[in-house]
Amino acid sequence: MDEKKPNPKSTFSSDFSSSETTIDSMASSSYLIGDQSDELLSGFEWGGYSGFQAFLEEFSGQKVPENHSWPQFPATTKPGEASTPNLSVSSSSSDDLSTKPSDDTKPDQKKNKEKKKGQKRIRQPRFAFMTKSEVDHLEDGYRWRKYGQKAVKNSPFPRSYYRCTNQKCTVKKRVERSSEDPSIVVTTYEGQHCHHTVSFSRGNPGPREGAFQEQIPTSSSNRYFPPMQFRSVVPPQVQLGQAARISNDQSTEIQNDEGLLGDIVPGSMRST
DNA sequence: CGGGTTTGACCTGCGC
DNA sequence: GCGCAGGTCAAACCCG
Repeated sequence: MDEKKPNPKSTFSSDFSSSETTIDSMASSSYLIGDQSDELLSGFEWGGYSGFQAFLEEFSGQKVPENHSWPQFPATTKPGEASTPNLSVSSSSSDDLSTKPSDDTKPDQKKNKEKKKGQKRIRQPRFAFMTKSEVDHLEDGYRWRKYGQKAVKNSPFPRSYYRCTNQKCTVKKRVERSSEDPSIVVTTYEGQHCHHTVSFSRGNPGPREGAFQEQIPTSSSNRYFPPMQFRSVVPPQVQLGQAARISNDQSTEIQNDEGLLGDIVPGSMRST
């Protein structure tokens, strides 16, 4: 309804790239790593922070050492004893994601869904960014289809729900504006793309596909591909407090002295 | 005509 | 158990 197919590139010029962008500065930005899922969806490999590492490298221009020991993800950590208390966890109370009953039930399941009892819903990893942007839906190289919009409590701005248009890709994302700073867009990714950039279903190659693919690290065969757009749009001055606020009640555990990345960014990379 | 968006209804989990 | 809020569905609509 509002803006359609904006081009944030023009909006976000080289301001950020010209500023000092280090992983340290990123640590004082606010994006969340949500991954307290009880179990990872099989077929997806999120462990090792590959996604976030890719993002870090893209964003900061610095390389994360291959032998860097990331904190363990819940894939190897039992629920309830996460080894990374510094990480901001973004988990909602009503995730359903890939295990929707509607996936393989009858068309009229809506009326009489028979949920398998005792079967916990699987949560997918989450990856949230706070981006200073005038446009809500940032171009990130993937094609998204909006499937819902909801008014959010305590926020004058609605939350939009998007799915990757690639049929084999289960990635979703939520986009909402911060109620505290309307100029900040909170984008939460769920899941992991199983493809590179856009898969155009209408034979439309899209204007950016080639460019994006060029930017994708060649070694990232099985990575989560972070939105390239963000590396030029995420300002380092975004406040931590807001990140804490959007990350549920568990946020009380985060944001200690070292910030969000204190646990996952090697000290050697944190230029001081 | 096909794909994307809008939007009200419905479902589900959680707190009280 | 009830109400609330978040999340999803799907029909109607829009647009290229």
